[in-house]
Amino acid sequence: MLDLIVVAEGSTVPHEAKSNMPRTRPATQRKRREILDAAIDIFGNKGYANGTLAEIAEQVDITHAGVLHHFGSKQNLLLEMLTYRDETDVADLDEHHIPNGPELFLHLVRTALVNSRRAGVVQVYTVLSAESVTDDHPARPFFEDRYSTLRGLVADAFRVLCEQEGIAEPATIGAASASILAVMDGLQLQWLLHPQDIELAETSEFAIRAIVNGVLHPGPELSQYIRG
Amino acid sequence: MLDLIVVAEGSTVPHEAKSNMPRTRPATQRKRREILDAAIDIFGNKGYANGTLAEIAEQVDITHAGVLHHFGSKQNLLLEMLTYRDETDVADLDEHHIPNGPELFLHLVRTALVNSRRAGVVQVYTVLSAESVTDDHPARPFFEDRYSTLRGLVADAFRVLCEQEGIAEPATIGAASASILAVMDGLQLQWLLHPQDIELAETSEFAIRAIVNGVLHPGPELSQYIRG
DNA sequence: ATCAACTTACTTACTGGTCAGTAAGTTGAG
DNA sequence: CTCAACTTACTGACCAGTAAGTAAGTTGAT
Repeated sequence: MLDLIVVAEGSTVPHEAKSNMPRTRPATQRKRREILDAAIDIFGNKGYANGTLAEIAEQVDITHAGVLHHFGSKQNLLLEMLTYRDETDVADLDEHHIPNGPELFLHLVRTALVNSRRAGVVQVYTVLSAESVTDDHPARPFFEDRYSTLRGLVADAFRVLCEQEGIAEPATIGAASASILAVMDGLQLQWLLHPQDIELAETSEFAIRAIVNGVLHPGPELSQYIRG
Repeated sequence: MLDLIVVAEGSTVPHEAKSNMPRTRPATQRKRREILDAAIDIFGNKGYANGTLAEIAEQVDITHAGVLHHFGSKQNLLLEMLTYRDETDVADLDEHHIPNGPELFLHLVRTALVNSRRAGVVQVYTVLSAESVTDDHPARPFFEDRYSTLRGLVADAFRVLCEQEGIAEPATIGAASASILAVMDGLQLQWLLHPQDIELAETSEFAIRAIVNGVLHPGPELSQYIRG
């Protein structure tokens, strides 16, 4: 989604595969990945509450009890799936770090372009991030950490950009960082509802540009446009 | 949420209370409203898939069968709840129409301020709009209509504003309209996850202002900030 | 005004279905 | 031989919807 590296390190995922331990064979790891891919598909298309272990199991030709053998519980499968997605995104990156200067903004636009070719992944994050605000949702800590981390990342990029442009750091950096993430999320939702009305990458670029320029060169207040 | 008047007029809601018909007594309408309020609470806090009729019924001291007596099915309750929310928002408005000029942008900021005092309502829309993109979700047509209508409304405001400012309508109006709704939605999500980190109204104002100015006075492209 | 005929607003009880998780057994690779 | 990777079979819980009954309210003819 946002090719995030640092995420939820101190999360509650049991993650049995520590260092030593029962030394799983390669076919097992392959199966686990198959299951995680199926989970992305099912949870993305049906949500966590409505997606079932049986559907996930069917996609990889085992029974739902087989899935539980690997992941212990539905909740743990969800959590492992979320970190798995972030990890594979990172693996796809040429450089194994996110650009930290103003290039981050272009990276975000490129991410929007990539996302416009993988509706499934977008749908997982859209559905689950919203679902996570419901009572005691298991993915809530994941998304809390995720947004905190990402806002910090974007804010850092803003600080570098401001210094580069010789501008004193405005008080709007925090708002702008949240807004950039917000507009990307919101556009994804509208794009999922109206794929042919919304141009995800193009619109994201417009919005990010507007917000970046809004930090560097604020422009008139909204109230100035009222009447003449 | 956005104090929307025109919404889903041609929807599939049965809406038994037509003109003549069985003449419901006042206590009944009161009970129906109680149930709808409870549905907002439950569906908002648990989602549609995870919220149950029994929980809703319990809040109004009847059984789940009593709820079904009034609304026929869980799905129909959801649909009636969604239009009910919009209707009561409209009733709260002084004027029974949404400002259609550039005042719309200030109205959106005011809406964000109002929303920051009613997390429950915000949560219903956040959770359900995202959930609606899942397979065959009953609320999907509602949100499709909603976003189409709102984007059109915002685009109209942009056109009025451009004429007022003596600017030829830029090609970015469509992107900006979607972006404004997107940033409001996305900020609501982050605010629900981190109520004390996000200042909903203030941040919404910053973002809307940036996007409006981005239409009127585009400013540098993002790529111009790379290197020096 | 009264009361029978009818309707509305429920309840209780049940059905059929789904689902996560468990326990015990089977199989096949190392 | 052993243990991981399953399966089969089951449990208990939950849930939307239905059916049948009841009590209270409404209506209309007398």
